[in-house]
Amino acid sequence: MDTTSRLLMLLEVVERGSFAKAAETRNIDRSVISKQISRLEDDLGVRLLNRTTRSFSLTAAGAEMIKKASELRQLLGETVRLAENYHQEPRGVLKITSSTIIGRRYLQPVINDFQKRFPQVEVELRLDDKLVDLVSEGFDLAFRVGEPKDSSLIARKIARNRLLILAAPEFIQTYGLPSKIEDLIDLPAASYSSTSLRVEGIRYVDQYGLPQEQKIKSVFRANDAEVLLDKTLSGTTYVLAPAFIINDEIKQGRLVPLLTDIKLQEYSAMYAVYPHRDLPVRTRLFFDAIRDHLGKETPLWESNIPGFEHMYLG
Amino acid sequence: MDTTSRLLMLLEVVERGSFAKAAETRNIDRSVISKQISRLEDDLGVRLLNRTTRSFSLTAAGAEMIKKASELRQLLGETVRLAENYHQEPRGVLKITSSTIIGRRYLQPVINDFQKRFPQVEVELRLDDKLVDLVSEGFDLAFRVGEPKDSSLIARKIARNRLLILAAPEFIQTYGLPSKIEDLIDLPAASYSSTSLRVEGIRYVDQYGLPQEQKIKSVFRANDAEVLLDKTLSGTTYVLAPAFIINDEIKQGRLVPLLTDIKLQEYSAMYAVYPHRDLPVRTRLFFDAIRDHLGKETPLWESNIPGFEHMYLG
DNA sequence: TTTAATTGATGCCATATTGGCATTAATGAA
DNA sequence: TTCATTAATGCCAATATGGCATCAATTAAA
Repeated sequence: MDTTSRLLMLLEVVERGSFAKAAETRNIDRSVISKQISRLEDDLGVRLLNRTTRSFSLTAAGAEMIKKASELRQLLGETVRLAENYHQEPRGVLKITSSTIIGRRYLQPVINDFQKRFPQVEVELRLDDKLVDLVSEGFDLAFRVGEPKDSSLIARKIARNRLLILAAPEFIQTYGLPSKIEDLIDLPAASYSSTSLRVEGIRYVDQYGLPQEQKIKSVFRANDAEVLLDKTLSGTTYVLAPAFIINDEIKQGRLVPLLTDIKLQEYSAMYAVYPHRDLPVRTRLFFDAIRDHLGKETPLWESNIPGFEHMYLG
Repeated sequence: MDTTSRLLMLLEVVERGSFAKAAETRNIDRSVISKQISRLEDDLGVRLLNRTTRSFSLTAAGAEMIKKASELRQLLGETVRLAENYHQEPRGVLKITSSTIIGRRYLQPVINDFQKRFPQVEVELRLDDKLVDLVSEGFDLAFRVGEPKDSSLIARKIARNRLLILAAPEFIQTYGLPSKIEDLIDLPAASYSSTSLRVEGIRYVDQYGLPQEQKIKSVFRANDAEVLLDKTLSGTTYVLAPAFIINDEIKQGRLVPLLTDIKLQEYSAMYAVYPHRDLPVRTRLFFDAIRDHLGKETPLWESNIPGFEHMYLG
């Protein structure tokens, strides 16, 4: 191991916040980190970290080294990617992250097929419902609902993801079929709620083309769309759900779209996110495979919703 | 050894032109280079060099990698230098190159003193009369007569280096003392001549302030100023010599300045050259030590020439 | 043409480096 | 206080590196 690798190790230690966490993400022993950072300090002749036994802070020199280490990682990444552009056959490790539902339902089938076509490519899939740092964790590709804020990343829209209002037949029997959107105000709703986002109404466009929001009476909140759908299947709530979580519940008649003649606001599409312009062959091919699988015009999941092309358009 | 080091190794191989030469400058076995380059190609998954048994050429991928490797070397260098700026005490290796005469006569005494003051600093001195590539060979500092052309380097004038016309007393006995510069045309001269520079006259400024050149009759040419001086000491030639090669020949009366009332053209000064703005402590200190040793106003060597401040000024 | 010298590749081996385990000391939280 | 967690250290096995000898290919010299 040489100075560059040690600098990258230092960067990882600082990014992760401790020697132990850095060791964990690298799957090596802490002692290795400890020894290599010490060695780096010896080589550079400068103390980089002020250590206590349970934490550390950066010295001035350390802070500068971190910046440089980050530049080095960037440049080294570019270099390796440049080399990868010369591969005719894809190889290497394809590191992907996505939310659990996207990964399980839409990526996994594509991965299975992809690795049959390209056995040389290893795949590492990290399902995580909170965002991860693509750059520092070295991901090639992320799939997310909603455009990411980090403008240093590149996001491409993969498929639209429209909304529906759904209820089970049992719910309709109990509460009657709502005929206009205002009827929803008294009906029990399941709604998405997390630390970052809390849905408290249904946004739609009225007959005059103006954006409106209909308040809802949320009786069940969760930060997992599938859980909300499950709740709705039990007949005790209706739900505002994105199309991409629908399986065959509608085809089987277990869920019914409500108020299909109102016009719902466009919902965040599914995006693919990657950290730099020039993708390695394996990433480009996987990207294409996903787009193929999800469909060009009509997303795959919309085929599970008969007549969806005429719904919620006003 | 990791990818970065291997890329730097590749760069060195390409710059030196062969595995063998790269191995030589690194003082390692050729087999190491061969193995590491192969390893690099495996890791990147790309052939970088088209090899025959006795030479190689870069592939397209190789050429791109070389560029990146060069950027990496630059960035890594900056990083290490940044760390070195935090040293309070100088340490590390000070790599210096100069012409033989400058090194032996003017650097060596300073180095001796410098290493007494800073025992932690190792010094590597390369005496070479032809220019070497500071960047690729990793030199901290070079001392040269004449401003270097490479504008990516930084050059600072260390000391002026005026010219004299010299002859031995024996020469004067034989040929008489020349009273005006035109007299030189018939007198045998020793003159500098190398593949890059051939001195064929003496440039001076006439009474009207106009630049003139007096042709000389060169009977002995060499590409080494000391040899020319030695020849002149034998009494068979006169010579146009830069002041910095004078020892105590004039003080001892073994050489006499001729035609001291003409005005000679300014000659190339001695320059210190370094490859980047922010010098490590050891380099800055050595630089200062050299300037101290050579003198602020009057260069050290001019003290060997009594009355020089009044000579050759017209 | 033959011979000699040089180049990069390869196999083998001694040595140096690395990474894992166990232990220790220090620190902060419960 | 006790307990869990952290980084440092010493020891050992596994791995990687660099040097040597050798080989095959190629070029230059005789």
